[in-house]
Amino acid sequence: MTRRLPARRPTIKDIARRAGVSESAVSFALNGRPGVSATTRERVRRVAEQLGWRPSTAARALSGEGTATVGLVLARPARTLGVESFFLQLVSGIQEALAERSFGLLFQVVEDVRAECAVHRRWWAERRVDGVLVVDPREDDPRYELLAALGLPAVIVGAPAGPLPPTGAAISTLWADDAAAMAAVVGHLHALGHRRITHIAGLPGLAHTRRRIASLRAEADRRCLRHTASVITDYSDAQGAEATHRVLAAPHPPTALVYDNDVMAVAGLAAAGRRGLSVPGDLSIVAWDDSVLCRATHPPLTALSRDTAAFGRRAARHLLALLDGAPPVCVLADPLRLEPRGSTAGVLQDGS
Amino acid sequence: MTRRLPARRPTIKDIARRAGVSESAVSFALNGRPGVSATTRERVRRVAEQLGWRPSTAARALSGEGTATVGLVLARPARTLGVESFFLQLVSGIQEALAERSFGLLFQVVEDVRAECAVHRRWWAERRVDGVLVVDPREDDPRYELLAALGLPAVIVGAPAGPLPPTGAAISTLWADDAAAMAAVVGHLHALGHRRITHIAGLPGLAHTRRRIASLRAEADRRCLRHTASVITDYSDAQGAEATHRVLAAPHPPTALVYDNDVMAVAGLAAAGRRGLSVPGDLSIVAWDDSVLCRATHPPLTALSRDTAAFGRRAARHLLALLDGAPPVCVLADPLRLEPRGSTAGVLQDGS
DNA sequence: GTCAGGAACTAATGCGCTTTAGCTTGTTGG
DNA sequence: CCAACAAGCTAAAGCGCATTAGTTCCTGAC
Repeated sequence: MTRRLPARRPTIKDIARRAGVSESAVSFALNGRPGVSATTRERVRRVAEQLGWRPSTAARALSGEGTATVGLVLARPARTLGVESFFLQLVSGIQEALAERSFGLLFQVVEDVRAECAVHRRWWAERRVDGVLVVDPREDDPRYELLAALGLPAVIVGAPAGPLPPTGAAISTLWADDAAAMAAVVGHLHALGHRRITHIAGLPGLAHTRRRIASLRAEADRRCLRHTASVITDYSDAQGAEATHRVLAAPHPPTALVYDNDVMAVAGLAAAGRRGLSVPGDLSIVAWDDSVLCRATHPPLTALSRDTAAFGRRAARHLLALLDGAPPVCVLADPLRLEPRGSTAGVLQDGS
Repeated sequence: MTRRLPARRPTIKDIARRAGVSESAVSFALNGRPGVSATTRERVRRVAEQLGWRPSTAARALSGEGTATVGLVLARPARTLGVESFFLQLVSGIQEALAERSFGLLFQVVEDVRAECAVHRRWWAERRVDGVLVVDPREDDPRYELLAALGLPAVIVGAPAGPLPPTGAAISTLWADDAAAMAAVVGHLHALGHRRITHIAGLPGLAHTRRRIASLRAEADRRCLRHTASVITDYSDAQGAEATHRVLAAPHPPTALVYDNDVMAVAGLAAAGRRGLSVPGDLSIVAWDDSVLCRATHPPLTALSRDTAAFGRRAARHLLALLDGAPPVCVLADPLRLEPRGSTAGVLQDGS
């Protein structure tokens, strides 16, 4: 049996032998440290390249250099996962930025925040990651304290201005301005003549859910709209449809619905169709977070759109900056744009 | 400034000191090796637990134990990513299985297979992963040879029976029976009276695309359907809609369309609506791969359904088995079930 | 009573890398 | 001509763990 043996990974020792220098000289040469002449450095570099050498992350990590890996945990019940375009897009953007620096992304999906904390703790104890990205910030989020205690650098993605991470910790924040986005939506609907607006909100524990609910109320007050409301769901298509039926069956049903994600908006559109309502003739629909879904329906859905991949890229870059020793920052993400499409139109009359 | 110092990671040295034994004894005790008494073992275990100790993956990897990490690369243009439920579900299942054994999942998205090969090579050189999961097998796939040469254990997910990986390599295969699924779809449509069936296929390079196209042709021949065809797309909603318009504008348009993913099916449904066709009255639609999307439209889409998370779990388990030294296997995944919903119905007449 | 042999443990080595300390040269100032 | 010093290199230690090679002590067999 003459099967080719699996290639052996080249090490710094191989390079040293071939280049005729010591291992330390190789290390200096390849890491841009002083202590070797320019000619030696160049020679070592060539040999390394020729051998296809790459530093072993394990060895690097062991000698205190970090693992060149960052972690991302998604804490969502499996049921509500796997359809929103948001996360895959976000992840795609995140590691586009990471790939530029040859960082890896360690990824895990868990059921809830408790489990997520356990994962962070484990990753830290196993020295698996240099930092983490935290999504879906919550009211009274236990993760900030944990990460601060562990000394694990982090970037919180989509946080509200509210509960700040402990000062002193290496935790940056990239937050989306939900209030401005909600104001834009309400403004759009109000201008079209809508007075009864219902918000089909997502998971109640999430900070941005609370924030959107509060923003709707504030904006409604400002405009003297007295028939607005938010109802809570779990982001699933099932609850999106169910909530739609429920609010449309009420005595004075809304004329416009704002959904907290694209999946529920699509489900809501179908639910409205089943009730014999035409969109946008009888009912206007707005989706929070745009995706091909919103463009694929008939009519296409008016949506709050953003470049989610770019959002992820920015988050990852902030984390890399933290790992490079930059001070933590709290920055505002690009605003969401309201993309008017066929699912919103004016109302002829409304009994507000 | 009295900020609490970040906790220091405990090592086996700490345990050894607290338990009053040598470091080796600790290692033996915690790894279930012989060489320590039951009482000592128990004491060491308690101390370790109390300290929240977990082995450093870096140190473990360095001493030849592997990294307890597997890799997954998605080679899809960013455009076609981020909406199919398939991948997030698959990933969710994969690491549910991995989590049971405290394995990590390293995840990367790249543009094409060439880039994917580079990633595998880099992961191997950096000793980042013990094995990889390979999705979207292709005709003449360069990855099998590469992984075999690197000696990187792998599981190929969704492979056709066709191009087998090199023998001797630690490569398992978990394949889906596309032929049977296509036969079920054609059988369903044929029974409803459809004679003109068009298949809106996905990316041409993928092995399963070729396989589905061939299966449609074979099944059509068997049933003497002379007006079937497959058209190629890139899985995006845009091309799905475009292809739909194109085939429906032809002289003798099909009465049934089979889409290679849920996104295109939804886009196709909308496109049909824009052409004034009613579904299922004028046109029947079947989606390959079910998701909430298919249930959220009006009418809901008849779809080929499977438990994608379970599929991922199985794939991950096969990889773990390989890492444990089990011989490579080639097994058939659970069959796809045809889920008839509102988007398919009988035709009154058809000029076949 | 001695010696083989096993149980229970400790010491030492290596994995691949970074880093500190040390060791040669050659150069320069006095 | 030698001290002082820098440049360019090598030797060695350490990161945390697994593992192999001892070491000690105790038991049982003869």
